[in-house]
Amino acid sequence: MPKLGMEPIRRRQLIEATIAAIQEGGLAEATVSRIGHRAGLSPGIIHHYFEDKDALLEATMRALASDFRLGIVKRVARETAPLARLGAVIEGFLAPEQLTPQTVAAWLAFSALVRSKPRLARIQRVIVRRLHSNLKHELKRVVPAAEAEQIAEGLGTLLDGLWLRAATSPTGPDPASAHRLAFDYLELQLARSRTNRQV
Amino acid sequence: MPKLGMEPIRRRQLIEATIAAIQEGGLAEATVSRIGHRAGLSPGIIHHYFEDKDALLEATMRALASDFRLGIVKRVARETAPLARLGAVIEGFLAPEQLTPQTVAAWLAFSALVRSKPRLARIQRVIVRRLHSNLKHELKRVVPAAEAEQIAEGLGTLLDGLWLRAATSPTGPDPASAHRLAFDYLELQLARSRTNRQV
Amino acid sequence: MPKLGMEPIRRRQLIEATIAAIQEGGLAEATVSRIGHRAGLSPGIIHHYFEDKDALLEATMRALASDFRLGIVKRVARETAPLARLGAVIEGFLAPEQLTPQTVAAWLAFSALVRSKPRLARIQRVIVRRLHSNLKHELKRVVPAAEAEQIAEGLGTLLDGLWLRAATSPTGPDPASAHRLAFDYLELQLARSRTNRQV
Amino acid sequence: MPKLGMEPIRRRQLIEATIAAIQEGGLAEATVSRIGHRAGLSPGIIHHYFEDKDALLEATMRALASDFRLGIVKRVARETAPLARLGAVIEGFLAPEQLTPQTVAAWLAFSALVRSKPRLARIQRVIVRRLHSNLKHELKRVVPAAEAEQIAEGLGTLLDGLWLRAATSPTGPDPASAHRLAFDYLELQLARSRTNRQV
DNA sequence: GATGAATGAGGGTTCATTCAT
DNA sequence: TATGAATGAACCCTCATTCAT
Repeated sequence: MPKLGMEPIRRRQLIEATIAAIQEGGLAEATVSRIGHRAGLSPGIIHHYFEDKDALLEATMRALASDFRLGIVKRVARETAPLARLGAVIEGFLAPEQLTPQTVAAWLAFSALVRSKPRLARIQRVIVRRLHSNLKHELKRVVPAAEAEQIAEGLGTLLDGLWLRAATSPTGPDPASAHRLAFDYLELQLARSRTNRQV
Repeated sequence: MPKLGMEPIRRRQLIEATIAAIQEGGLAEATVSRIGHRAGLSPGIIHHYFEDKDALLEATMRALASDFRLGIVKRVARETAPLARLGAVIEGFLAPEQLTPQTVAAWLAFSALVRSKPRLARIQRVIVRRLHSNLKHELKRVVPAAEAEQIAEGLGTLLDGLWLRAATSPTGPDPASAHRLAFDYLELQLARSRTNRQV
Repeated sequence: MPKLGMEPIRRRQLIEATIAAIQEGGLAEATVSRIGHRAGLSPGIIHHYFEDKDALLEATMRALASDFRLGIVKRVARETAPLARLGAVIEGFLAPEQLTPQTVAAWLAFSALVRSKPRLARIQRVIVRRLHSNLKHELKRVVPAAEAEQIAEGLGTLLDGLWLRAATSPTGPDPASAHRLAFDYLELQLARSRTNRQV
Repeated sequence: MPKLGMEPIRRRQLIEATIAAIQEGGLAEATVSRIGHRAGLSPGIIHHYFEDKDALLEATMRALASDFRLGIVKRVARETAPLARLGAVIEGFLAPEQLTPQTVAAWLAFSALVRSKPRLARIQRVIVRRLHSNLKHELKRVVPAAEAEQIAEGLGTLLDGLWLRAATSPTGPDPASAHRLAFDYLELQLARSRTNRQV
């Protein structure tokens, strides 16, 4: 009998090699050959575990999305107070272990690819929507629904901007200042909301 | 008898064909051949006007950056009051003629490329820096320097987020709601600044 | 504890899977992997029972030739009269169970391969020669040797033509009309031979 | 301006290189690379003149069919008497310049391919049908229609058999004996037809 | 005996680039 | 100035074959 149970191991190896390869030279140089080499395997093996190169890219994007989501979910689960949970979403989004150069580079590359690959677009849409509904859900517990919707949109957009800057900054991500900016925005919005209601 | 003055015309044609090609199929399908065809020219022509494909891409990114900058500068020049000029920067950034699907797709593709092409990185860095200094310069005329710095960073980040969402949204850019979000942020920040100073 | 007596069973399984695979997609798509799958076995198994793919192909062609020959021999053995035995050769050659789409497709594929594979050429040569000597042997009992030689050649060629048409016809083999054509040829030749001798 | 009018020249070169490559090593070794090399060109050029390798193969089969047909048509055109024209068809079919080892090997390879490539099947069907209608047309001028149909079928089949033997014979085609066999068949059939009518 | 993981050569194809015209 | 023929490297992918289990 051959080595059994290699599939999940190899798939994960190849996905991680893909992310690393993208970070090193961009999507254009993340060739099947180089990904295989980086995983310590031969080029041909990729088609043993993935139907296509496209399938590998899709699995990679899905893994990125899933890891990212998990990082947030775990933090949120530790809190109970609405505001603390809201903060956990932001902190999870901007946590240094989420914004690694590799992750951020790969995700940016996929974002550009999304326009021409509908299957990737779906993955991206799902994750954006989930972030929005997370934010909105927690906000609704502290502000009226209409405002929650608006604040969630603004905050989500700001987080996207922070992420984009992390991705394209030559010095890499700066979690501390990102953190400050996001919380400042949240506080401003909440303060105004309170004022409105007091009047 | 060589036709005189063709160079700038051809260069512009090719740059525009490049942008269009990127929008249609992503950077991966923006081949020299397709770009030439789209410009109504032969594949070989590119190397008459550009040293190689990278040079064409660089020129394209530079053109995008320059057009973008011009769109803002023109609006700002029409205003004199600091707040109006600030608004003009935001409006220029988010103006529908700036956020065309073509422009936005091309710029996103270049953003992903930037990590592996230092020459493109420089172009991007310049434009980000200019936006920041524009915002800061106008803000300094209405709020103290320290606050101006922070507000400029926040506003710049939010604009980036709005742009990114425009670039990756399946329904395309939504200038109206982007506009509202940006101005709301600006007003909140300015209001707080005023409050601080009144105390 | 090795299973005993598996070898002939497995070899036959693989040979039949090869024939089926060739019929389905031509020789080009009859890969080791697909043949194994069709036999309900793994891709690697082929090299347990055959030295390499060429050996499997050779065994397959040999099996086809042998089955084909057996089909004729059995029919001939049932007859004693020279003419009846001659008819049995023809009938055996054109019998529906010989001209199955699978058989015919595989044999045609091998015929094309023969030019570049000397070992296959030998197998083919043997079977053609045997058919010829079968026909000639029976003919010699009813016509003079010189005529037997010529008629055997003509009849053999006609049978080849019938077989080729069966192999390449889009509607598949038509044994009935093939049968008629072959016997008509034989009768014409025998009639002339009789006439010659009467003079 | 580049070299003009190369297309028909190159296409013919590549088609002939394809035929030669098939003869040398069979279809399996007639790779794009080897075909290109044999034509004194680079591998990439094939896709300049043909969409696909399949398109090249199709063009090659079409060229073989067309050359073959032309060889017959020219001979027939020189004759006026029905029997002479009939003889010209046979002679054209079996002419040494038609039955070259290259031609015959390539056509056999295509015949095997036909089962899995519908587009090639069409080409083959057309040429078989044309031969049949040629034979029938001339025969109708010397024998009744019903007999013409049958004789044409028999003669066509015999010619196919002769061709197949030429293709698979280790010593190559033997036009002289092929010629004799075919004319003998024709004469036998015509003689019988005459006898029938005299009765 | 049998598996399927793994290899690496070679397949068809695409593409940036060069060059004669 | 502009063409498109031509190149050759590199891409993704398939495949016969090997091998640890």
